[in-house]
Parts: sequence; structure tokens; C-alpha cells
Amino acid sequence: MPEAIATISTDQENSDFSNRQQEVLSAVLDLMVREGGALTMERVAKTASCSKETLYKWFGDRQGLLTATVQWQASKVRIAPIDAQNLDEATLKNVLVRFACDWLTVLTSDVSIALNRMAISQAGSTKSDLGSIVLQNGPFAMGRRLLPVLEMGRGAGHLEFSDGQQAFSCFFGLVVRDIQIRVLLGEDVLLDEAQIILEAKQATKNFFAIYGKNQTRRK
Amino acid sequence: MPEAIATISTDQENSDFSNRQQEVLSAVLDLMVREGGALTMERVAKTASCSKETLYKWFGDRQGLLTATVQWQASKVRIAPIDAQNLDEATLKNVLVRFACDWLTVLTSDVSIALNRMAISQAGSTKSDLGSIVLQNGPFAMGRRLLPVLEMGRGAGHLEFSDGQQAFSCFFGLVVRDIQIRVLLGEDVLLDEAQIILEAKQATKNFFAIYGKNQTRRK
DNA sequence: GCCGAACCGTACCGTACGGTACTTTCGAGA
DNA sequence: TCTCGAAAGTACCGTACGGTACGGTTCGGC
Repeated sequence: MPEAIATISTDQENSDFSNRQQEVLSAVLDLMVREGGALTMERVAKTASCSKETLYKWFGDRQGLLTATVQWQASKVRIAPIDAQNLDEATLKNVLVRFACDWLTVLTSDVSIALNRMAISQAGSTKSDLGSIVLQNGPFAMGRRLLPVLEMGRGAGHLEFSDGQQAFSCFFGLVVRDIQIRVLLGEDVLLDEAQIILEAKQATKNFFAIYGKNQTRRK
Repeated sequence: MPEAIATISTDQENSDFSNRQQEVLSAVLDLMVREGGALTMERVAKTASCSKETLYKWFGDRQGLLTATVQWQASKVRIAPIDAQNLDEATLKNVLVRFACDWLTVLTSDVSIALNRMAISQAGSTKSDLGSIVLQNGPFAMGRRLLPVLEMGRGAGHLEFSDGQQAFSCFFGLVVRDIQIRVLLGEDVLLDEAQIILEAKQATKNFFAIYGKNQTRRK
């Protein structure tokens, strides 16, 4: 199997938060995963072994703490740049499969689920930018990263499409299908790594059936 | 344009709730849409012009009220049975396009968004079946309804697939793409009816590129 | 060793909300 | 018209939680 494209950076110089602060944020993530959206400042303080006063000093208020947590987590997920020279068709497919694998892995991870739930539950009510942050680091980031790949594939004559955004959106759908909404709604979708790879390959194959240049039927 | 498959039933004999109770549930829906997940029993009582005590008498507790609301709304959305005799390919495509239209229309409706947000925000934390109810009346209902159509299409020689569930899941992805997660996260996705029809046709065309029998490349 | 800053732990306050009890109102049936 | 029950309106209780205040502790700099 190809090495993952998305990586969790482990260096400590990451982001604008001190080590101690990152410990706190990590505790928040843990609580989100374990307890769901019902995390209280007191629980956070207890879990992180810090005082509530410090929380408020560092993050302003509850909303600020949540925002910081989401941003921090987002900053940890980095998608490695794609070296897409001499893009033959096999390589292109490989890149897409890797992309799909990474995406499915992230989507079904506890942290991603917890974060998306948190952002979604706030998206309707109060003024908060959690939703847009998650959006920026979720689908949009995937699109920004994938679009050049698709265009290179088109340039190399393997793909054929007029609207890149539409092509990406299609690939997204083929990969994610109903998986994300199901996990968000609480279904236990069990996807082991082998299954993810299968899904990813299937999605890529289907994508080529639509946008591949060597097909009789095309967009 | 074909008439809608999904319809909102308007008869009053609907469901196990009295008229007055349905007024209350309607108020809950209104509040969900307007205020987001932050609805309180007091607001509901005020909005519906009933007493909190009545709410508790009828629905037990807050959770029961929410559950009743979700179930009631679910019972209103009915997908008309599909008359699929003599399924020529054009008819099949037409049915799929209609399906996709209905689905996109529902997905992007205020009520659906509010309900999904509510269910998702609770899916992680407390024991509640909101998620499974929404799931049953969302993607699963769509699958149950669509699967026979796909199989008829296969029987008539227009489609080719081994796993019907997988084919449905693929169609789902092609239709929904990233639209649902984006609206749930708060983005203003503006889809007028014309655009929905376009998307639906595109999705159906793409679906046939993958599972249609007259293609060179197939699953 | 002294000082100040940072921070932990905890007690505290105000409020919002779920849930309950009580009083009043209204409408149907005898 | 009287009675009764259902439901509206309202007051109330307990608790949980966001946010603040403050004393105690640790630690780096002098």
C-alpha cells in the first residue's frame, strides 16, 4: 500500500500554542471524542489539570477554546504536496487512490467525527466560525489539493472535463458516498484498512469511467 | 419537469398525534429552523401557546418531544411508489433524475438541515435514537426505495452490477457529493430548482457511465 | 533567600433551563 | 347552571454550567 499522503505532524513548534496550551487542547479533543459535545469548562480543567481561570485567560471564553481546538487540530492534518511529474495513467490513479484512502481514514476517525459534530451542532445557532473552519480544512482543503492533480491528469491526456470543480466534486461523492452522514448520525460504520483501500480503488475506477479519456461515454 | 416523487402529505389523519399536538410539533420544527438546536421547553410552550406541563404530559420529557418531532416530520415525507412497468432506458433515467431532484430538494431544505443538525449533535453524547430515526428516514429510506428500481433496470438489461447496495451507494454519492456536509456546516449553498435539475441529470448520466450496460468500461 | 509572575485548586456567583406544582380558565355534558 | 376534566398560565425548585475571585504553590531571576 502506498504511504499516506495526509500526515499528522508531530513537531512541537507547531502553531501558536505553547506546549502546555497544546496539552489543554489535546484534553479538549479527548473529551470531545469521549463525551460528545457536552464538554464543560470544568471537565476540561479537571482533565487537563489546569484551572478554569487559566482557560479563560488563555482562550477568552468557551467559544474561544473550541475555536482554538478546531484550528489546532486542523493545523495538525497536513496533506503532503504531490509530486506529479511525468504523470502516467497508473501514477495518476495511484495518487487518486491514496487521496481517497486518506480521506476515508480521516472521515471515519473519532476526532474528525467529534469535530464535525461539534461544528455542525453550532452551525445553526450562535455566531460562530467553527463550521467555516472545519469546512476550510475539510472538503475545501481536499479540493484545493486535488484540483491541480486532476488538471495535470487532463494535461497529460488521461482525463477529460471542462469544469474542474465539478470533477472534484464528483470524485468527492464517489469516495465519501453516504459514509460521512452515517457516521455523523451515529451509525457504527466499520471500515478496516483493507476495506478502505477497496472503496478507494472502486471510487477511482468509477471516476475514470466518468472522466477518463479512453471511455466511449463521457461527461 | 416530472412531478415530484416525494410529497408532503397534508391529510390530518396523519400519525398518532392529535391536531393540537401536531400544532405543537410544528412549532418545534419552526423553532428548530429559526433558532437552531438551542430550543428550550419554555420557548416551545410560548411559541405553541401551551403550557410546559402539557408538553411534559404529552411527550414525557424534552427528549421525547424531540423524538416525536423527528418522527412526525419523517412521517410527512413520503416517497411515492414507483410504477416501473415496461422500464425502457429513458424511463429509468427519468425515474433516477426525479429521485435525485427530490433528494437534493429535501437535503437543502431548512427543515431537513435543522433536523439533521439536531440528530447529529446528539448522536455522540446521550443515549438517544434521533440519529437512527433520521438515518432510517434519510439515506436508508432512499436506498430501500431505489434498490428495486435499480434491480428492475438490471432486469431490463439497462444496468449492470453485482452488488445493488453498492450501486445505490454510488448513486447516492453522485447525487449528494459534498452538498450535504457543506450545508450542515453552515455554508449557504444556493441551489435553485433549475440547478437541482441540472445536478440530477448530471448525476444520472454519470451513474450510467459507471453502471450502464452499453459502456465499454464497466464496474 | 526574596519577589513577582504564572498557574493550580477551589469556592463562589448569576443565570438559564429542565422539570414540577398550583391556580385559573374554558368548554362539553348532565 | 353546575360539574368536571383538560389544558393554559405562572410561580417555583434544583441543578448544571459559564464565568470570576482569591488563596496557595511553584519557579525563574536577582
